[in-house]
Amino acid sequence: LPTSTSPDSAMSNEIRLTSNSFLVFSLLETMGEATPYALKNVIADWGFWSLHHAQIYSEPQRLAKAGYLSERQEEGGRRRRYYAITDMGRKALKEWLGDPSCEADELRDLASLKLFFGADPKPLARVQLPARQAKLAEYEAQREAFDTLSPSDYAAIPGVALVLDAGIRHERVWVRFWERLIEED
Amino acid sequence: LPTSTSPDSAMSNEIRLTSNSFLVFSLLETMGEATPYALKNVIADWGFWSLHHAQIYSEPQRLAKAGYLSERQEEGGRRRRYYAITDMGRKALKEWLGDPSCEADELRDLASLKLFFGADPKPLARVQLPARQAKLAEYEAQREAFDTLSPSDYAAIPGVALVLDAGIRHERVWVRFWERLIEED
DNA sequence: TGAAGCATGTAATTTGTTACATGATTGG
DNA sequence: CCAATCATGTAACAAATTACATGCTTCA
Repeated sequence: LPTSTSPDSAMSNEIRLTSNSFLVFSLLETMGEATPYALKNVIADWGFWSLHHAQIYSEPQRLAKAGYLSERQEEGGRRRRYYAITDMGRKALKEWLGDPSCEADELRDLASLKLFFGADPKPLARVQLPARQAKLAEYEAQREAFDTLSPSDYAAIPGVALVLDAGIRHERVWVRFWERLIEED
Repeated sequence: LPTSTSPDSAMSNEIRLTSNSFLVFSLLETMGEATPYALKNVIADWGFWSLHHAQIYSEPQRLAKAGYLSERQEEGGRRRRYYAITDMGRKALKEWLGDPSCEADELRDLASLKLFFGADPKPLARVQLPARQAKLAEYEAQREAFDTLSPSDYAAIPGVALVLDAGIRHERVWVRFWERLIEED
């Protein structure tokens, strides 16, 4: 006799969890239930990690289908979708945060790739310098804002300050780099 | 009467040129005719920009179909494919190098994303620090090697030194960053 | 009250990545 | 002469990007 039918009615096909998945987990962990649009707005403020519009909608769907998020849709109106992290998601997030191994990133900067291949430095520098200065200013402003936050704010965790500091130092390197190329003759 | 048949026998459908395309163009411009495998080996030495194996084979094919490269295949043996840049490709490369506008990249570092979301800094630092130190050492070695090269070497163009210097400065920032996190208590 | 723009989503296309597959070469 | 590894490529899949589509709000 056959054994009882396997319960593959379950929602969770295995899926691969990417950095985007953990991004969503982390945000939902601190924000509670949220719409993709709300996630998008938080991410948009950062400047050191982004996610495309279309992915902000598709990634939570994917995660929900696999059981890492719960999904609830409004009945009337715009039928917005609200997502929240489940215990399964929380567990995955915790593991990821607890695992210290991850690839160190490449530089992968387009402007310096052009430089590498012989582009004329000055025109490049004249475009890159103000862009980098603007980014630096933005990070510095965020850093100051952080220092005046109440600790209950979602972002008021020590890692935030650390990462902003790292961002600031990197932008300073770029600013000096392009400045020097402009000055030279 | 109908006009003469339009010559859509031509090879070139329009394709989008990406940073990978220009990478291939630049390499072929200096290396002359080369196989994907040869390109791969040059890129592998760098550490600041990479291309996956599979793309190193597919990208030149794509570019050749559109007319930016010429393609020649060995008759016997492995039937290697050799590519070379055409005038059309050279023109596209020149335009790209001449255009100083390009997006400034994000930090997009996985380890600091974890930090941002509250991961414990020390275990992260203990993994990241040696990785960054190794990369720094590698860049510095390359930089020294560069200084002793003959100017006829394919890589002996000023941009190379500039980009290595940029890489070195960035890695130093990371090294100090993670060092400090280890020292703290 | 209708135009502008914000909010919300899906579809199509292109890229990137992993996994597989197999032909040559070389050193033991 | 055979095992290891280098060299070469394809197929299947996953992710990112662009383009499209349309419902709500708000303010002139």
